[in-house]
Amino acid sequence: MKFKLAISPGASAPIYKQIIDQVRLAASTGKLDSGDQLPSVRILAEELVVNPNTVARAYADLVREGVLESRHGKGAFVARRRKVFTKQERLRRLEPALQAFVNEALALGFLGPEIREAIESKLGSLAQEAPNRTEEVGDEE
Amino acid sequence: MKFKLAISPGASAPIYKQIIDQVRLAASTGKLDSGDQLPSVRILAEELVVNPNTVARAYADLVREGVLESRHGKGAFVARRRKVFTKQERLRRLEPALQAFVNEALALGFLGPEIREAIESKLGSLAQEAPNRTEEVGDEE
Amino acid sequence: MKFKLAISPGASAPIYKQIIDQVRLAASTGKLDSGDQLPSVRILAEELVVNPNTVARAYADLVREGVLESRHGKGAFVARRRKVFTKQERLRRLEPALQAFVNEALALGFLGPEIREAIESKLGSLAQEAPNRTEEVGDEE
Amino acid sequence: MKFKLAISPGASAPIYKQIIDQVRLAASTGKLDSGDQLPSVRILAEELVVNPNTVARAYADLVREGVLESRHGKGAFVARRRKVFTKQERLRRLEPALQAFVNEALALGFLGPEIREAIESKLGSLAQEAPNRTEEVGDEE
DNA sequence: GTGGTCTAGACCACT
DNA sequence: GTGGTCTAGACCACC
Repeated sequence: MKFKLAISPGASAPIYKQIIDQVRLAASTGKLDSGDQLPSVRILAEELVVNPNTVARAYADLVREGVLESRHGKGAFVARRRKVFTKQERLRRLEPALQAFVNEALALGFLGPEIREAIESKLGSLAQEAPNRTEEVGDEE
Repeated sequence: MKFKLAISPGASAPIYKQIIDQVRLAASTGKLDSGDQLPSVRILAEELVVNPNTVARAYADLVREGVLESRHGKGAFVARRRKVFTKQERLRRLEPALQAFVNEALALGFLGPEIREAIESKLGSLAQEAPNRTEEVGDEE
Repeated sequence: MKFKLAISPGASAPIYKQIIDQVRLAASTGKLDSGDQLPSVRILAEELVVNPNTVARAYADLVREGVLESRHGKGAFVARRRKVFTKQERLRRLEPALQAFVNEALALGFLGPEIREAIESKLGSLAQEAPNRTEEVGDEE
Repeated sequence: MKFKLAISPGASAPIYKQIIDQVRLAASTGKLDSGDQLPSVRILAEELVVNPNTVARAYADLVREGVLESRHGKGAFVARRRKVFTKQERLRRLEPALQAFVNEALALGFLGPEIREAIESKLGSLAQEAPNRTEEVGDEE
């Protein structure tokens, strides 16, 4: 297996969503390449110590989303990379998430410097985790 | 009424949360000032075409959070701003939104510097819209 | 089940508040430990002969307050203890109870020294019951 | 009028209860003596800027409780002092209020020293208010 | 099975 | 009139 999933059973995000996010992230940052095979539902469920239904649901969602392809009797594979957007298009698509995040931060009473601080802290923790988690890091700075 | 609430019944976020978020944001950005009265539970429920209990629940949550004060027989009012949660707790509550935003950004192929750039751009535009809050929100160093 | 809830349907305090107070007290005095599972909403509702919504509301409040964590599909659990509210906010929340107690004491003709004496006596008996809880807490902003 | 009531319209305690508590307190600490006349409902309502119904309800409760007597066409008067309890009896009667207060404090995460501190602060503020409040205004309807 | 959300309608407390 | 509490019963999301 090319990458390792880390789920937090106690987290607020549902497990199936954690799996989806991590697979999608790995696929879009190159940690997983087109055609790579994913562990089977049963195997991954065992590794993560979660219910197989939960993994199956995550895979199904990823297939519906176009990130994975499932080949009957073979397993689940990373789908061909989708088209790359222009920067402007990417920014446009990021906008709702950005607005939601900033709104939440403001509503919680955070101010500019604290927001930057939180972002840095999160980016920092990702940068730390990434190299240890895969041989191949597309990450830079 | 000083502001207008808009809910999307079909959205993924529950109605009561949509109300909470909008009131909280309005209160923390100055669209609503301390002491402002909110529409009564029944009135707002009628406007939004939802059950009064749903509005009441949202108001009750906002009272518990310290955003609103309710005066029995009088109505609900925006509370004086005060620090309710420890910084640690506010960070904890911001975490899901932060994670969601960064996930989305990375999934769209953004890297650290671009994420920072997007954040700065958003903070900058907010500072222009609400200059009265700028000494708190948009300040730089 | 590690502890027993008892509600008085005829009491002045609302049922959901009675539940909240008892769980909160049990959690803060060590009768319930971090990680302990609470009876399910439906089970507890049946035991107390109240509507499940009432129990659910109490649990939801306790989650918002940081006393419980709920894991979807699993149940409600006692959360790790953490500082949620600023000291200022905790004082604010204590004020009504403090005022009520002092009023009652003065109405019964107690004076300052006697009130202190009564408090000391009560604190002393608690220290004997739960000696493990007598030293923590800190402060924050 | 022998004493001055101070109500806080924004407080959590209902206004009628604030009136009750203060009159009861004044009567049991001697600020008001047996036979003293209280301001009429209308006058007091005007002074406190509250609804006359609210004052009337407070007076009615105090009469029911035995603290006041109402003489038709004359007004409300402080009733004869009720019997004095032994210290043990007074302590017994204080116990529920004491327990409730300490429980609330513990549930909010307060420890012994902080509880003492809160009590001292409250006693101190009462000591300050009391002497200034005894001046006699001597007007009557 | 678990908790989460919403509706409908009732009754109470406060002003 | 206002907000607060409770019941009954429905449907959904997660595991």
